[in-house]
Amino acid sequence: MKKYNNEEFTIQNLGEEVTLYGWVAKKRDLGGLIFIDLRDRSGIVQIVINPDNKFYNTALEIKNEYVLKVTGKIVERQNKNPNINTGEIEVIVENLEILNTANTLPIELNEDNLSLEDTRLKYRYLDLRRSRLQKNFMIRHQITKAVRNYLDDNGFIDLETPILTKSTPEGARDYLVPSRVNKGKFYALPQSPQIFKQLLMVAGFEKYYQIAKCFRDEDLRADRQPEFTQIDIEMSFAQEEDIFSLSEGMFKKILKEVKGIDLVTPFKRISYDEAMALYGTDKPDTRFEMLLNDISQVFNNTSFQMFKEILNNNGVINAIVVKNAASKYSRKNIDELTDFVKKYGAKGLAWIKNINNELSGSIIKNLNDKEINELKTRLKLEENDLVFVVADKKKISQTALGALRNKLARELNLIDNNKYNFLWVTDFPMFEYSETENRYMAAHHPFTMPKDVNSLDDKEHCYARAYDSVLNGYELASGSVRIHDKNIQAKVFEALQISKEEAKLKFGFLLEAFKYGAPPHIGIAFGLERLTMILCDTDNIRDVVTFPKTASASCLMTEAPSIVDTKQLEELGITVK
RNA sequence: GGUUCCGUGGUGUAGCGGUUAACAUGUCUGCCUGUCACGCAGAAGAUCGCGGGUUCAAUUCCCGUCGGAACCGCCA
Repeated sequence: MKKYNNEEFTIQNLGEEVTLYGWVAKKRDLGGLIFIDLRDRSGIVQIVINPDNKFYNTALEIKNEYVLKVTGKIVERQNKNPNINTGEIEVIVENLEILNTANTLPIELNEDNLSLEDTRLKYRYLDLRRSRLQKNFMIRHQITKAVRNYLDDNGFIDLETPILTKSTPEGARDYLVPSRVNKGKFYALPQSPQIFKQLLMVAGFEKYYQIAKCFRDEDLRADRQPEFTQIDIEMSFAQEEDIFSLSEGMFKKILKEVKGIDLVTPFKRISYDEAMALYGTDKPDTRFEMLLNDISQVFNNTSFQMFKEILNNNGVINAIVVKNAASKYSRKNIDELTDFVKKYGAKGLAWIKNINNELSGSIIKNLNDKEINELKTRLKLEENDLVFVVADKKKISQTALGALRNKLARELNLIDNNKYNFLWVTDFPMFEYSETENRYMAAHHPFTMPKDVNSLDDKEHCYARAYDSVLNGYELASGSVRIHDKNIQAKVFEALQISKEEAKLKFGFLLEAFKYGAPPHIGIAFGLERLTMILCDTDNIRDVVTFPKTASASCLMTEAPSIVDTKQLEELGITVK
């Protein structure tokens, strides 16, 4: 068995006889002396073959990515390389064995001459040789290890739940698996172990966790794959405070072990409504300011027709102030930003520049002196400040400016990448109106405990005992107090316009279970990939998934999904159009 | 479902209505005993994603298609 990590050798190991295994990262043949950078998962160490070495001719044949077994002695280098960890030493070869040859690679492993992503995905097993990716997966491993140890220390037990399960509507599209034994029937892959973990509470396990694969047949994004991993937690006889402190302890441990950072706990908390009002999103990035400011009141009696109409139609006017940026944004830049906010449904983007204490911009000519002065004091405008204003329906005004806020912060380099700003977002709304379904749906899921059972009828103002964990603008986790009372559950189904028959058909087993002494319980689920992405400092989820799918949910390496044998389809009783 | 961007030797890029299709890197050959992105000299390597159209002429312009990427919708 391989005993050593190549990168661990230092000047302390001088004179040691070692046997190394690895890949040829680089061969430098000086016409007599041959140097080879031998790479393993830890890094590289330089090995040296002299012309008088009996393996010199073997060494001449060696090419990049050959697999070698090398025995030799660690010596101090004549010329040291301060740029690499093993730069003070090298290994003089005494025995050299080529374990395997390698064709020229179809992709570059060199970090600063990267191949394009589709080529890299086709040869994923080669791309994974890159140290950057190797490090990412070491971090992913460290995270799950810390999670398991921490939860085990806190009395949680790791239980597995089925992958072949029942389709759960009211949520993402399911991946379906046809049943051969029961023709015409389908399993679904779990979108989350939600119902099962609640049933494990009914079963009396009290504290459950699972690092669970989840599947959702929805379109992909840079931070979203069709299969992903949740750190899934559920506990009985506990309240929000217990979940918060448990999670905070977990992150304290993860950040300490992975990054050596001491996190300050407890994390800040903010209500959903406040997050929307101040940040224009339910997952605020609190590493920078530039908060939203509702300036509707300034225009209570405005003669500016457009603002007047919007305010009369229940709309709002929000603004953000970009400090010291007026000179940085030209008309053309602002036009681009206008297109950007339009993606979020905003009809337009108004702007104001404060230069020489004089306001100018797209809407100024429509405003009177009083309004201008009120804007100045209310927004605390200083020299060279740039203001963006979105007047629209409340949600659009908030989300458009929230997205703009993030974009501007990135462009202006306002974000400190060394910060890890955790945040709890609490008091989520119970319901969300779905334009496609034309009805109110559960904002979290239909098993979420409402704050007040009596407010279920007032859909717009009914809040849930649901919370999110947010880190640096990413939604890391969602959780809630669950309903354990069958009567409350029935009321919630009713509020969601899920009939008794439908509820029985879809969740009958859960409702049945609640009849037999279901304990009060609460839970949360963290997105492992999102967390890993942030700790690996990447915004591409493919960097933390070993064999990821493309944006069209295919695997370029295996070419999945693929056509199957007609015989297989016949067995399943399926015809494909 | 929609919007935008991309597709040129093995790899990464440049380029252009008529080119010997350029550069870097890799590969191959020769030289080179302290390199570390080794160096030097030379060589090979491209149906410019695919199909159609416009044109005297298309890698270049247009349409379609396939593949990739980002975003909106979607993601209880």
